[in-house]
Amino acid sequence: MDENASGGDSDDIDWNTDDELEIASYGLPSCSSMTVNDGETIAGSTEASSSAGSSSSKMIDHFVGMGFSEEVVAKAIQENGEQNTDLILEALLKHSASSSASSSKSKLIDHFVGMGFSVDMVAKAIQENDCTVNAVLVGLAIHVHDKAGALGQSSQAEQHINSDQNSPELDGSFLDGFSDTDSFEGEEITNPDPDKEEKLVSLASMGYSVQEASIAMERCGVHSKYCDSLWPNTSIAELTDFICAAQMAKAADALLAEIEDKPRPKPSNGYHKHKKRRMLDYEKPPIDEPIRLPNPMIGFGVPSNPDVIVHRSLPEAAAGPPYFYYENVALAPKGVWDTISRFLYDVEPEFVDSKYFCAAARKRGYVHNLPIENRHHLVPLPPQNIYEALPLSRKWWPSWDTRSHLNCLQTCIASAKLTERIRKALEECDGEPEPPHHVQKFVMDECRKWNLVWVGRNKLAPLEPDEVEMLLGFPKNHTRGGGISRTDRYKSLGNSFQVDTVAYHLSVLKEMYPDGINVLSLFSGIGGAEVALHRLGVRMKNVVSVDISEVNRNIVRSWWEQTNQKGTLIDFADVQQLDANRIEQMINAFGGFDLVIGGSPCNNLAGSNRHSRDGLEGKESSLFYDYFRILDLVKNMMQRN
DNA sequence: CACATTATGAACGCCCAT
DNA sequence: ATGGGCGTTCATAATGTG
Repeated sequence: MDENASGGDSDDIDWNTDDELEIASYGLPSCSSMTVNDGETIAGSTEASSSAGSSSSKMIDHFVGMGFSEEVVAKAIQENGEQNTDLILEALLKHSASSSASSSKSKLIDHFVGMGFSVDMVAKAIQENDCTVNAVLVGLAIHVHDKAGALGQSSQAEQHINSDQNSPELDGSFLDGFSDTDSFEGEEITNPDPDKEEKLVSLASMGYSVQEASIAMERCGVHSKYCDSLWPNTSIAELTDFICAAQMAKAADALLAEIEDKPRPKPSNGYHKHKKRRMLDYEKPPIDEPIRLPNPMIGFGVPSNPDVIVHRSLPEAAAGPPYFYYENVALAPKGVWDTISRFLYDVEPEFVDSKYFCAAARKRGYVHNLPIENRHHLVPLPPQNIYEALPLSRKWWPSWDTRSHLNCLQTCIASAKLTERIRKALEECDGEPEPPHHVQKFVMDECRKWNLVWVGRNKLAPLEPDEVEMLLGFPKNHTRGGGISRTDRYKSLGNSFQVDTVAYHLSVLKEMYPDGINVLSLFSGIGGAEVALHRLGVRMKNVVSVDISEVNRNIVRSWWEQTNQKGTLIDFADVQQLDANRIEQMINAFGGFDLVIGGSPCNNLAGSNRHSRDGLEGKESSLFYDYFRILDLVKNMMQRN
């Protein structure tokens, strides 16, 4: 609304002045900081192949490697086509599940196989245990453990125990999350605490054999000091929950490492791993309609139209704390947002175009569990259209270029050759009052495609990096200097949040947490979330920031120091470093996270990608599952406290 | 090797006329 | 219903340059 825009409320954060002050005081860092950076180049570990087209024989090998017979695989591929690996897998699973698998069962199998377990093992576990997810998981954990034969010998976890290619899940690294307790000094096997008996009984009463339960608890570390220090009063449900979360984490890791060209499995429709769900839920076929993008794309409301939706009810499993905020491109391939939403506790995505916040479009989906009442926008308001953002270009802007907003700011810019071709074309018809229609069309098409702006007579040019910074809501020179190349500036900026948009959604945190928040920021990039919170005046007590790019981490750290943050910034290079142990450590140290925020890579979702728009299972975009993994770990651990 | 430059469509959703 | 036109898109890979 306009009154908000002009009047502004009691927000005392003046971004520009603030910035100058901050830079002026650079060199007097009063904040503590620390760097945990032991795996800077982990990205290279998943380099190998995966880009090449999936030849039929390669695909057969792939499924044969999963334990299916070649004959069955060939048949399944023939029946379902080579493209749809999900369908093929489904067919294979149905075929292999000995007991006339009900559809819900086969979907369960699908899910667990996707986590890295072998088909045989999953089928067995489902048969032996109840059909509840956690029970199956415990069964699987026990089974894996038995086969590994490593009870009480977790130090061997590093070793590649398994020599059977058909069972990649037996890789020694698979379960080392349970045993990797090096970081906890005083780790020792103590006598069984009095609790243990009780838990054994409970697990047994759930249908597990005493032996199974005992092994599972041992594996989970119920007896250990480590575990006691984590959860002094671990309940059975919590135990199975932990197994589930940690299993998923490790399974994902193992999956990535072992079979990186295998698409990550989607959960079957209607499946959720929440402990409260039961099989009944799975048996209902999904009647959910595919998620549709709103038009206009204003989500639950934007400042100029704030009350589109005043209230929403979140699924119980989604409720915070912790609050979470996930972002990605709105125009993703079909089904991607359905999957994302399904994983993120069935929260409906909020699709917003940043053209309602700044002078450039940016169509994004946000899945979050934040309240949506009483949001407020940042002040000062950023330029709302091209003229305000680039006043100097106005002089050269022809009347037939009717753009008021730029298109999405991307990671690449137009070539000089192109702008030269355009200039030539325009000069051809310089005598006339206006270029002919076909020239206008050509010029405008290229302008929209490359976000060109007028910088002189017949002269068009791509945006400068500092202009992109401004449009996205970052302080000027945010990405400048410190050894970053111009190309990388465009790339980092193009992958970032639009700060004003995100800040609008996060603004509700200010009143909720007057003392500040602890933030887990995944895929932080150049720190869009941190900048948004800072500009909102939300104090950041502890920020754990994860980004694979060193230059990005440097940008965030540099900004953190220059803005005189009082809190602590901890950064990691890779989300893989955040296993259950690390997260537990940090939660204990900080008293939990209040916000888990991040936008996972869009490389394989974005329309601009000509080469590998592979969807959510693509090489980079599948890191979404790490966002979910980590969020779910945090949620489960915090529910215990 | 780091960095800069350049060329390289397809997959959607939407709209509107059949 | 349906099919064609239209507009948009957090990019990758090959090559050049220094």
